Amino acid sequence: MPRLAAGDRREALVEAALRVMGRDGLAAGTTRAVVAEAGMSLASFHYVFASRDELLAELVRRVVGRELATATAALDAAAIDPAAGPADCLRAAARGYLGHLEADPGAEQLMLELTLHAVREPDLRPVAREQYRAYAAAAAALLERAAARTGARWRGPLAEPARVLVTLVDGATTTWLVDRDTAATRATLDAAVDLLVARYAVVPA
Amino acid sequence: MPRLAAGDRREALVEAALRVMGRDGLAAGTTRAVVAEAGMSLASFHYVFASRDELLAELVRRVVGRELATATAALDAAAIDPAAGPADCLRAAARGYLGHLEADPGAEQLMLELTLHAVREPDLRPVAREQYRAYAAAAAALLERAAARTGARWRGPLAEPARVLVTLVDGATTTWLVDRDTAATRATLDAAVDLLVARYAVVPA
DNA sequence: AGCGTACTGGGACGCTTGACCCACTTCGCC
DNA sequence: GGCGAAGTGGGTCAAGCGTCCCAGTACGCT
Repeated sequence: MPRLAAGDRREALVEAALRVMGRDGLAAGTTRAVVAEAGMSLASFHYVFASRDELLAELVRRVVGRELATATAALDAAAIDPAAGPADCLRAAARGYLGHLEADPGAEQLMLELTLHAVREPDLRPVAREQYRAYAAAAAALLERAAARTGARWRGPLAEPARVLVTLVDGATTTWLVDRDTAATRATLDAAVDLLVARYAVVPA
Repeated sequence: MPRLAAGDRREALVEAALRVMGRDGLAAGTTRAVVAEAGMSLASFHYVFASRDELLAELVRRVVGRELATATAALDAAAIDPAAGPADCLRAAARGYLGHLEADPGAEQLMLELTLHAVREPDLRPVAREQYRAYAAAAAALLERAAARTGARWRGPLAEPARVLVTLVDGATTTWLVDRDTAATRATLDAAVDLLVARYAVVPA
C-alpha cells in the first residue's frame, strides 16, 4: 500500500473530519469516527495531531479559508455587468453564499458549532477571534471590491458596514438552518444589502 | 426533608440545567451534572423526565418565553418619551437585549447551542422551528407595538422586517459572543434599526 | 545487505455517559 | 394503624470516549 506523507495524512484527516462532522454534527466527530472515515487507525491520528483540539483548530482555519474563497469568487463572477451598482454586486455575492449554504448546509452549521465550542474552550478562544477577524476583513474586502468595480465609494470607515455584513450573514445562516426557507432568507439578504448600500455607499450618477 | 411536588422538581431540574449549561455549555449538561446542581439523585431525574432530550425541549421553551418577556419589557420601558419615533423605540429594545446578553452571555450562547443541536436531532427539530416561529412573532409584535406607540405604521406585511430583525439579533449575538465588543455591536444594531425604519416605516410628520 | 527512521495495527487504560432497576422511605388517606 | 402510591438512594449496565503504548512493518539511504 502506498505511503502518504505526513502532511497529506493531516489533510486527509481534516477532510474526513469535515465530512463526518458536517453530516452528523461536531459532537459526532469523535477521533474514532474521523479515522474510520479516513480509513486509518487511531494511532495514525495521534501521530499527526497532538490532540482532538488541534484537529478542531485546523478545521476552523481550513473552512474559513474556503468560505472566503467562495465569497470572493461569487463577487467576481457577479461584477461582469458594467451597468451593475454596488448593490447588485453585493446581492450577487449574497446569493452565491446562499447557494453555497444550500449545497452543503452541514458545513456551515459545523462552522457555527465550532465557533460556539471555541468560545467556551479557553484554548480555542483565540481561534474563534481570529476566525471573526478574518470574516470582518473579508467583508471589508468584499465591500471595497464591489465599490471599485462599480465606481462607487463608501462613506466613512469600512469597519462598520463590514461588521453589519458579517452579522447579517451569520444571522441569516442560523435562521435558514432552522426553517430552510430560502426565499425568505434571500429576501432578507436583498433588503439588507439595499439598506447597507443606501446608508454607506456613495453611488455616482 | 420537605417533599417537592412533581411539577416543582421538574422546574428545579430545568433551572439547574440552565445554570450548569449556561456556565459550561450544552455538552457539560450531563444528567449527572444537572442532578448534582439540583441536589437530587439520578433516579429523580428519570422519574420526572423520560429522557435527556425531553429536558432539552423543555429548556428551549422555557428560555424562549423568558427572552420574549425581556424584549417586550425593554420596549415598554423605552416608549415613555412621547416625542420618540419608532427608531428610538427599537433602538431602546435592542439596547435592552444587549444588556441582557452582557448580563448573562452563557444563557444566550446556550440558546444558540440548543438551536443548532435541535436542528441536527430529528426529534428536536420541531422544537427549533417553533422557537424561531416564536421569535418571528415576537419581532412582529415588537414592531407593531413600536409603531402604535409613536403613531407610525409599517409598509407592507410585517413578516419581512420581522425576519430581518430576528436575523440581526441572531447574528449580533454570535458576533458579540466571539469578540465581546459591546460598542461595535451596539453601533451595528443602531445602524440596522435606522435602516429598518427607513425602509419599512411610515413616520408621520 | 543492513540499518534507522517513519509509520501503523490493535489492544488497553481509565473514565464518563444515558439509562435503568430495585429495595427502601415517606406520606396522605381510609 | 396500616395500606398504596409517590418518590429516592445508590448501585449497575453496556457503550463509547480521548489518549496512550508497543510490537511490528515498510521504506529510503548508505
